[in-house]
Amino acid sequence: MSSQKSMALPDAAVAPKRQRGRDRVEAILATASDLFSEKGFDAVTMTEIAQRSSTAIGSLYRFFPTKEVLAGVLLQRYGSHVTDGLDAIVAGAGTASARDIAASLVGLVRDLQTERSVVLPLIDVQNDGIALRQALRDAMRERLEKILARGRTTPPADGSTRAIVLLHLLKMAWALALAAPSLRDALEREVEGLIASYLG
Amino acid sequence: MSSQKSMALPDAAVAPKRQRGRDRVEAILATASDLFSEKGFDAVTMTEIAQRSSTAIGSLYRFFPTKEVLAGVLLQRYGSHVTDGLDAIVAGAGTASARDIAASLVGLVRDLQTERSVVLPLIDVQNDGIALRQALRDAMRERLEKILARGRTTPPADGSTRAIVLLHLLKMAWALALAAPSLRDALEREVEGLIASYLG
Amino acid sequence: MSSQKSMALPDAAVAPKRQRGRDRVEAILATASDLFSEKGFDAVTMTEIAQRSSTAIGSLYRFFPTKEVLAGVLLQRYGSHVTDGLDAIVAGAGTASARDIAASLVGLVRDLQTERSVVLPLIDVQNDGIALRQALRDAMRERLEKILARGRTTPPADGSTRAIVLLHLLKMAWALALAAPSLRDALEREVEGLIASYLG
Amino acid sequence: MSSQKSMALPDAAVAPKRQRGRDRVEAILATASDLFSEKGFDAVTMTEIAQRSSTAIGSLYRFFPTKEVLAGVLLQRYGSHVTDGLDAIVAGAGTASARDIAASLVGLVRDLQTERSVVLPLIDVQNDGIALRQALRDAMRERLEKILARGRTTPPADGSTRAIVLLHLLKMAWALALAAPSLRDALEREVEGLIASYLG
DNA sequence: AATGAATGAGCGTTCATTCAT
DNA sequence: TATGAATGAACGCTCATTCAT
Repeated sequence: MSSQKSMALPDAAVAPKRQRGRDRVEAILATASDLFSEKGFDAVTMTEIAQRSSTAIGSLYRFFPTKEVLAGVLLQRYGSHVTDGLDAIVAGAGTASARDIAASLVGLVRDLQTERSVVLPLIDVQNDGIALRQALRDAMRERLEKILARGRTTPPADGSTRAIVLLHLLKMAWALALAAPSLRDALEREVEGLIASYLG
Repeated sequence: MSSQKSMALPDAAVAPKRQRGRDRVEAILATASDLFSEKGFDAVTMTEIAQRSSTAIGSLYRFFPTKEVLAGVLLQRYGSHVTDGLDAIVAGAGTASARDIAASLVGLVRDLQTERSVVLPLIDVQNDGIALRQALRDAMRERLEKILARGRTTPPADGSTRAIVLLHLLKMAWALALAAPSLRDALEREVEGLIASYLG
Repeated sequence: MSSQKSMALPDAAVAPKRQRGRDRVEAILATASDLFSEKGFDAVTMTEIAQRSSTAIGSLYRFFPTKEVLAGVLLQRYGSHVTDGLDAIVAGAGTASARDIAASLVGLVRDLQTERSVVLPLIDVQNDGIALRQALRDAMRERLEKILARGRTTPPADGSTRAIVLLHLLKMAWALALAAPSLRDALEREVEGLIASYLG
Repeated sequence: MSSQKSMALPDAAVAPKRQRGRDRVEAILATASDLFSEKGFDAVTMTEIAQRSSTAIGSLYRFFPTKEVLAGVLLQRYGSHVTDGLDAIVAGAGTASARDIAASLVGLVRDLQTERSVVLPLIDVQNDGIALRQALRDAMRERLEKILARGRTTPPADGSTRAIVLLHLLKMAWALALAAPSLRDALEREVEGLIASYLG
């Protein structure tokens, strides 16, 4: 593969060294984030990303040598948004009610969307390479388990199963927020209640 | 598209008139169902469907003039599985407990999977044309609303919102059952509880 | 790689099942053979092969899923031309003079060119995969060693080194024949003499 | 091509006027020479040359407006290495034996390789423009003819044909030296003998 | 009616070269 | 002058769909 050409060039994003390039990169990331969020990883084309961000295809590839890498960078960049957000919720989980925690979780999802943190939609794209996705998934699961185990002396045996379900609930919250702008708030409230009851 | 040629010829599947053709069609549908279920609509190739069902590509297109139509036929054919299943649940909903209904819903999803009824994974493939998807979505929503409104004299104002959430919960059940064979049962139980609490 | 799509589809040439396809394949192989011979493997594009053989690019790829495979098929198809030719020369080598053998070798190269057997130009294209090239190289080396050892009871210690040189002489004969049509015959005679002296 | 812009600006390398620039140019030439020698003209990218010589791509193009020109400069610069070397051999050819001359020729090839004089690999890159290649080829041919004609009052009629073959033998010597480090010396000795016999 | 060959737009990606700071 | 960003034609390849036998 890429090693044929040059072992020295890592299959990683190239950092721009000038302001112009940094702007480009931001524009690309924002566009890609939106598109991935709208249509999913596979359905988005590099050409589309280039066009929507007014970037020449060659420039896009200068900074992001593959579509995979582009997704990886988004994951890397926004990964901490999720984990930090979850950490904060974990921190307050001891004293908070199920309702409060649910509100925080849904609020987190809403914030992620405002910040274009596409983590949730990209997290289980199946692509070879890059252990990042798994790492992020694990990191989220770990926090969610803690949230589920809050206040208990012994964590429940089915903690990991429940964390998976909870993760899916967060993805559901994301999807619902995107789908129907008019119903958005009502749906959000519903999911919040749902999550609260799951945490209870 | 195909409308370019002739408005008169509908983009619909051609019904085979002989036994041989009927078998072919069955094989194709079964294969397509499996593949769509495994990898999603977009990731499946017509060639792949042809090969896995030992059908010549030309024959495949004879019966199903586009990939869209193929999905549509699956939706149409298996749509009634879902609606019928939901109808049955609606019928018993008056006297059943939330737990029972939840069990029935999850059981329905499980059954759909064994019958290769790909309805859930295909229901929101975004493709132009074909109002079928919307119709099916509406049909499901309607039943789910009834389930949510069971036993009440006036249906709750937020019934439609709640039905959307419930529909997503069913999709979630489908996804979880596919994802982790080892955890399958445990996850199923979790979702069941979740749904029960949402119905309660 | 290709395994992502389907393990069942081997990365090998697909055999056409109809006459039309068989003709296509012949046309493609002939064109590819000419082009590889003229400009070398790397410099030839699949588009070029398609155009020169009046084949749609999709059709080209139907029969030859990669450029590599196309070269491989040529090697496979024409490989025996070389080895058979060399075998014949080996068979007569016991009684023949160095001059005669040289004449035969150069004649073989000429024949290969008339038959468009691109073996010589393709034999050391460096591509991952496909042990065919190595096998062919070994097969040729083996025959050439026998030719060099003809009439001797014990093969010379440097037989393999000399075989390499002899192989390069054959490649040289090929190149010279292509390069200068006007000098072709004279050059051929020269190389023949050169090879004869190397065999002496 | 570049001629599209301005006929006035020759497609020639720009000579740097400061020490820093001269060093840059040296680094570029050395790197390019190595790469061309390793992988051949076509397989080497300008970006690669820039990176391996720690030069910005823009700077590379400042000194060498096209890849062609870069090869041309190498040819020009190292052309004299070959011709001078051949001249020296021509000078001594009158009294030297075929063996000695062969040894000198092979020695010259070896020296060229240590000096990174990529002349031989680049000499018949087929690119439009630049008569330099032809000139160099002619210059070499001329010297080789003299070597072949040494000691004779009338040059043989087939002198030019033989010179072509001899030139190919030198290229062969170059290729063999690169190919198999372990066999290098043995192969060199073989070619030397071969050339000697061709000169005899 | 059944089959497999033909088609071509489009995809992800590369690379020589030019532009702007 | 030096640098790195910008450009876009071209490449190898895929795939939904149509054609011809």
